[in-house]
Amino acid sequence: MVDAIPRQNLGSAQKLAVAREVFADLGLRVTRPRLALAELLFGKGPRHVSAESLYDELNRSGAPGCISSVYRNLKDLSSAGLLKRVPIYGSTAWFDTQVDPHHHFYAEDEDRLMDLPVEQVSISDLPPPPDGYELVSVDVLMRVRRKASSEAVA
Amino acid sequence: MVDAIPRQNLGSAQKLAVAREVFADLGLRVTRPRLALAELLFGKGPRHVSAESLYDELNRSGAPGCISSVYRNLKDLSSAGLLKRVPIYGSTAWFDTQVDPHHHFYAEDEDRLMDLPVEQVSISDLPPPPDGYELVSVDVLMRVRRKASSEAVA
DNA sequence: ATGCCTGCAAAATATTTGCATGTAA
DNA sequence: TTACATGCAAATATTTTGCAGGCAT
Repeated sequence: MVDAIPRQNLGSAQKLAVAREVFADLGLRVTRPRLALAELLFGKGPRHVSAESLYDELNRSGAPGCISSVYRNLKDLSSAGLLKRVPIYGSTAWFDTQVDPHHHFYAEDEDRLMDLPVEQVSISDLPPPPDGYELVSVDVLMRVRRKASSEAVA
Repeated sequence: MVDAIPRQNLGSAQKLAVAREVFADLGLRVTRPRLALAELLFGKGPRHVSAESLYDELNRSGAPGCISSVYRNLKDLSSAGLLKRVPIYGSTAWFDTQVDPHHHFYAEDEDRLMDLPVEQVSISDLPPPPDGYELVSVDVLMRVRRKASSEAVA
């Protein structure tokens, strides 16, 4: 049973190992491109990727895969709970391989996303979701900007 | 001086009144399309809009304005601090007329954004921004999903 | 062998930009 | 009058989709 596996808290290596199973559980075939993506995504610790960045990386690694396939698989893996979209302001979708609650700094000017350990943020008194809705996740985004003066100090 | 005005906490009416001044302060001309947009944005209390939704509204109201102008002005008003982009997962940019700290529910399936009064959320122990960065804002996004069972209970 | 997946290209969506003309200052 | 903003259309950027052939099962 897919639901018996608490994927939310798996480590990267475990996720990679679990990828085959997840693919199978979802009725998705364990193809070479999918395993190549899983390797890049879950083989080196938590990270965030866009379709574009992942595709570039895939190319550089010599692995097979086209951009549309990357899009399709990012979507599939998100549905499967192995990836989570990061809420940001820009027009490009970013995905996080770390799906358990944690948050981000976002430097808008640079379109740069930085991880923020969840232990460093405490949220209390969250209201209940609107009627008929259930909570999926809580994301905190700390929007930051380069200090104008930080390097310019004489 | 632009910076002397605490725009973060202006009411809608004030913002509308201030719009001319802001335009002028920014070296932007106070044009009819801009005032029409300001009216829609700040004339009826806090709201969130996308370029598309705002453009439709503008059309319906009979006011002048083309879609590219709407995009340009949303960007300008955001830079001016009168609007704030809402961090969401989708591919369409949403702007909030309420720029002071407050948060959102987001029903991803429906691409629906719901306001969440800031008083209902307490965040503590926020870490300092990375070195060389300053905090611009903190956004909390509570991602929600329609309960499968809520209506299906026999 | 069968059907899902991939790769390619075209389509769809979202946003930006170039340029001639209109208009605020 | 002068320069900036608008409006239109074309260009970009991002993501999705259709379809023929390849590959996992």
